[in-house]
Amino acid sequence: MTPKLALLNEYALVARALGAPHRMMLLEQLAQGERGVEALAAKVGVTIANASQHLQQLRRAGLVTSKRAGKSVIYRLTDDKTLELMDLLRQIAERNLSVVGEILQDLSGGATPDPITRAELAARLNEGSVTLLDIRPEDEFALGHIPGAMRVDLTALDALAQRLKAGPDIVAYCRGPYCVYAHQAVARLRQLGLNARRLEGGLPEWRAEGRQVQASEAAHQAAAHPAS
Amino acid sequence: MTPKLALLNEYALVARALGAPHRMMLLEQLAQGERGVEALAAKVGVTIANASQHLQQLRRAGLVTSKRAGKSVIYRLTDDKTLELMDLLRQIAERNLSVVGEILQDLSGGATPDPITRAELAARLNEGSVTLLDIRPEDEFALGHIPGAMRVDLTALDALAQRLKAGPDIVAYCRGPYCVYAHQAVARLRQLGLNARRLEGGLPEWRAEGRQVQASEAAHQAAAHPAS
DNA sequence: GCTACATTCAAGCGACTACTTGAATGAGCT
DNA sequence: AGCTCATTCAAGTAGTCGCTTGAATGTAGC
Repeated sequence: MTPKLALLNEYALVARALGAPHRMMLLEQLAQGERGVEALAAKVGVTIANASQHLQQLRRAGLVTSKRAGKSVIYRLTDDKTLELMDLLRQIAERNLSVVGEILQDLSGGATPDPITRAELAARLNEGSVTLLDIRPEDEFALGHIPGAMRVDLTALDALAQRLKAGPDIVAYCRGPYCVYAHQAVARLRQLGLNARRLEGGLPEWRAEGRQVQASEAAHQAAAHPAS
Repeated sequence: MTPKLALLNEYALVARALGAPHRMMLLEQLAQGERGVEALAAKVGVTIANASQHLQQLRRAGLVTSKRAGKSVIYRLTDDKTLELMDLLRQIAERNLSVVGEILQDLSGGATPDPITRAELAARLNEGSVTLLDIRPEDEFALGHIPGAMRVDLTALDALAQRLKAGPDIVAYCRGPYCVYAHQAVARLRQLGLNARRLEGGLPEWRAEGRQVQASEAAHQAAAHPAS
């Protein structure tokens, strides 16, 4: 019976790697693109030493890999299976845990329409019948965003609302299913009387479908001196 | 930032539920069919109180549900997503963790051919060109098995090898991807010079594809007085 | 080689987890 | 009601986990 327990213990190791919120945040960040330890620590809001420990745990579980680039160590997701795993976890939690539904409703400030699909957004972008908002921080936007998207801080939304009111329908997105910025942005805009919807998923999902992603020139400033 | 952490904490709760080997075993058992606490505890090899605690944790995570049936409480998987999650975990572990590969190789006693797919097995069962072996314990076999399968204990394999040698190729299966009986059976049979392969997945996967499953009459003895 | 910098290691603390034991609940039977 | 049985609760213990702090490693530039 020992070999079976040893085997299951390895599977459980992978599961436990996803068992801490901070590690989930790290994975969410890595889904945006590869990064060094310091940048990840800052984004997630933990100390560098702590982030390093979490990342090593993720690496032991095979969810991320690392490589040296000069003085830094760059971490990245091992493969798309990691994303699948996170998404499946979220689906189960949303379907089976009532608490999750409540939190999401609070974030969205009550009733919200279904999110728009990526295919629908692509079509409406083509015909120019939507304004697309990217609610992520500037550096993440710079690393890659959906072509035609306009970057807005959550705090700057109100100031922009006037101008948006004149334009077409609004679609907002952020990092992915775990990210709450888009939820909050849509909630605020609808509160102000605008017709806003959320994009299903986020940038990683858009990219995973092979759709086009645009990177700013500014990426070189933000991405802490890339290898080249 | 608090609502986001609360949300991720719920997702992490689901992940943590899969973070202990014994809970994985419980889920593997439940993938065979619904069962009461006592039966599960016996199968997994833990005390009843301990099994009860584990099951409650799985229920809090939304992976299983329970219902009363007379004096017993019957647990079952909430839906197929739970199976998907376990399978994804296994795939990542097998692909990215070298330890897992080593353990599986040890169990299989070195080189083994690729497992046979369910579609291929179905076809070959139709033309009668395989002997299908079910390596699970008797009660699980009784609750449901692939039509045409012959139940064999791992310990009784050697005694049967003579007769099997005269027949067609052999395919062995057990509970599913986590189950090691089929690995061991195939290893033993190949060691004895027989042409044996493993079925991909196990009974739950076969059933999930909508394929036929046969239950013995004896199920009523084994299944600890079903509700009816 | 020396210095600066990014990351990792090592030790220590409080909180949580898995398991055990013994008592409490709750449903059926007589 | 009283009894029996399956399950759950409650308390205690050993071990693990997440986080902090300060020192150690390894790489790049002078």
